[in-house]
Amino acid sequence: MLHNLDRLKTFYHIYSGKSIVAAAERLHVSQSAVSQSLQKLEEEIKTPLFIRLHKKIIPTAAGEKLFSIVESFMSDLDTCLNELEHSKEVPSGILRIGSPPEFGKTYLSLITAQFMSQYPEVTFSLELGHPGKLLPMLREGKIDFILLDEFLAKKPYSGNLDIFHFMPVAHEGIILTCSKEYYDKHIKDDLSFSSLSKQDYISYTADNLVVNSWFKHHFSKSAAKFHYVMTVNDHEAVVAAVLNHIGLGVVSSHLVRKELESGRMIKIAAPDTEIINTISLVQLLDKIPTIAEKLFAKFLIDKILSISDEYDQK
Amino acid sequence: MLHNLDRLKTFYHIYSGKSIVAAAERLHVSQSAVSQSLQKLEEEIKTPLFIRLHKKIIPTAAGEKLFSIVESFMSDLDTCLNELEHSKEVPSGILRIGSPPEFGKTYLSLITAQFMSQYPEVTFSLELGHPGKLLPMLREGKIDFILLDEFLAKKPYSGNLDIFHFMPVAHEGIILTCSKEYYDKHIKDDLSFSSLSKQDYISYTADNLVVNSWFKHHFSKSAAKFHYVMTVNDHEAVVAAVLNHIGLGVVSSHLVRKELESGRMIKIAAPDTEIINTISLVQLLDKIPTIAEKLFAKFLIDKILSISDEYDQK
DNA sequence: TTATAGGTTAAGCTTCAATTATGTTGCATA
DNA sequence: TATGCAACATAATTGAAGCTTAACCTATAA
Repeated sequence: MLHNLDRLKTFYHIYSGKSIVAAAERLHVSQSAVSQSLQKLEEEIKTPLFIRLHKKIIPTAAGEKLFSIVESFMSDLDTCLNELEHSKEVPSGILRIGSPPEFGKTYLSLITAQFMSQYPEVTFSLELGHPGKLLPMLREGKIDFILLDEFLAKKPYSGNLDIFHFMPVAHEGIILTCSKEYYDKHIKDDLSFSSLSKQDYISYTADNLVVNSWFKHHFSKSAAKFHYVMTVNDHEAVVAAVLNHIGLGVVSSHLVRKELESGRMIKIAAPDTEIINTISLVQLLDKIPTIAEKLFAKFLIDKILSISDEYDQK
Repeated sequence: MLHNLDRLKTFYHIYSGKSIVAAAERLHVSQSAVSQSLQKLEEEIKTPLFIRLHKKIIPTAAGEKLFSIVESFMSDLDTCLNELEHSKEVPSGILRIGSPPEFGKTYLSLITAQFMSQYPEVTFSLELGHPGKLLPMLREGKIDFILLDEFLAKKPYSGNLDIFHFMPVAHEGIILTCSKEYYDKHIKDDLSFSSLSKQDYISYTADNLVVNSWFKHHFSKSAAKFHYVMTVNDHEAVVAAVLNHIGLGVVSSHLVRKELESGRMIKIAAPDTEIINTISLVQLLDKIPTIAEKLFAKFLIDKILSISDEYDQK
């Protein structure tokens, strides 16, 4: 491999103008410097690149060959640098976003579509999954940013959270619910710890995390073991199971707003305030965001706020 | 355009190993040097190329894009340099040869064919023409070397001959001839200056050069004006015209050897020794010849010698 | 013959890249 | 919870490499 690539730039200009003087002017150095640089390049590759005639230099076959390579590289490099420059003003490229599945399915596809119509040079790559999967991907640069359910997160991530930047973008109530039928049959208004901890549960995650968290928040303690009648890796499936009277489930309140209003589902009244789950936009602290990333983050927050407003107006 | 191409080499190695330490080892410099070099590159293009994580660096989109360009260039450059290296041992490439038309038609195509069968990576580009055309082309690097009729040359070339290197490769007699019929009818053994200068002449070149030269060589003087009955830009056509009794012509003796032996053509006996025309291989003095050029020059001389020997044995 | 245009060569200087040494930080191990 | 370490960053120093100046060379034009 060549020892000094920089001399190729000099060579490029010499060839382009078929003159050392011309190259010196374009490079803003003395003609002597160009002459020396060319000599060193020729020494390095042990091949003459020009034949020296009086007041004229003529490329050799080797010179021609080398130039064809250097020229295409210089032009590629130039367009590449221009594109980089351009993408600082006009958002472009792929935005790789991680999101909880339920959020990705409902809101994100809508929001990205709106964003793309405004910034057509941006495309998206969505990665739906849970924090334990998404945070490491974010950390390894495979994703630009993620939307993260703080309530469900953090615990399963073993690393250092200081390298991330969390920006809350939405809040949702986390409630324990069951169907009206189940409530009347098994709970009968007994909302004590001992009553509730003996019920059947539907769990959203394979571990006890969600239900445990609900109990810890409201009773400052949790049962050693709950009776899980179903475990399913899908938020909507939990809602469906609850509606089928299988048991109790911890869900986002906005996902079951209609069911609660219609009375088909009952919210278990808790001893104190509702758990508020924060959905945050998480980015790598050390990563300088691109213009596309910045704009989309802003766009996302605006959209989520307007969606919340719509709900509130109903 | 980028200020310093050399840093791209460092970037290339950093990216390849996804590590600054690894790049430092491959480049035989300190880790610090690589780190600084990368920072300067990033400053220069005002774009981060890697995101720095603990014990890890991860290319950004810009880094990916830049690498794809640099990588293909590095590989192109590598194969180019290898080919240059290879072509120092194995002759290859195009040999651009200039030659007088008669020599090119008769010998050169034969010799090049033999050379190519021995060195299959060499190809040829022949330029047939006269010194006034070929010498400037040689001088401007459009031709690698030329074969040149010294007898016909030099005069029409206005430039400095010191930049060329002449190597004689063949000698031929230059004689004044006419047909037996013409001789008997018009010359009748009167070989005096006054007799000969009044004859009809066939000229090989548009100017008087050849016939003038013959007279100057043999009589130390030349006629003010010869009577040219035909001027033709082809040596063989001169021979044909002579055989058709049109007049006298100056030709190479070996081209009419058979005709002289058979008596169909007469060589005008000159007052002193025959003009010897030297065919030389001419190269640019300042041009370092490639291996292909060296070998072909040697090959050419050997072949011409062996062809001369064949004639001599007859 | 002189002038000049394009290139080369040589010597000194200046710059900038490499080194050394030290700092930082998250991870692994004890 | 320390402790070591692995990968990278930062700062100050040093020296090699490239630039400049100035003189030289030489073919062509004036």
